[in-house]
Amino acid sequence: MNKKILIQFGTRVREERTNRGISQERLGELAKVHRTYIGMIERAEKNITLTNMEKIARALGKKVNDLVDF
Amino acid sequence: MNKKILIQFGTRVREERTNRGISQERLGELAKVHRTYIGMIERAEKNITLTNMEKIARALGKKVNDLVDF
DNA sequence: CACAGTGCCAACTATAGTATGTAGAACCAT
DNA sequence: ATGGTTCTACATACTATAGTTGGCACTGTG
Repeated sequence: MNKKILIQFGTRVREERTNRGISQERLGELAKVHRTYIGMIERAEKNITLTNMEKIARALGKKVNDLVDF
Repeated sequence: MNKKILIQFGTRVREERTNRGISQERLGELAKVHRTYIGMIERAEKNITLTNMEKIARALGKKVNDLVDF
């Protein structure tokens, strides 16, 4: 399993989230996922599915493509 | 669940695969996933994870970003 | 101290991913 | 036309893990 791509995605989510000055909890509300799940994704602890990538990207006002480069 | 993004991904995988003139089975070998799984992804029946997106993209000589635009 | 934010754990449910088998279509040969 | 081959759809059934949730600890800040 290629963890690097998960780390890249998680890192970019965290960057975008902090840039916007919102908490994991707030991002979770916007993306309609649990607050701890956001943390897990940022820490690359879970192998996220495509539909959830899209939900989180959308909540950040970004495209999936902006959060992945692999 | 946003199926459109899964349909787009699956459609692009099929396009790239047929462009290269290889079977689902061959792509499965290259990406190291089961042949039927490739079919399921192309038919948008499964919500693929990020690491598997990368495996399939790589097997097609593409980047994940080439297979998603959402 | 109180509060907001995050990490992390444990337990659970839902579903992604693996694998085998069957059936049907298309093509090609004899 | 029949038999063999290749490719794909689809139906299970199974195993692994993604995704959900609540709780507690720790940190920094007002």
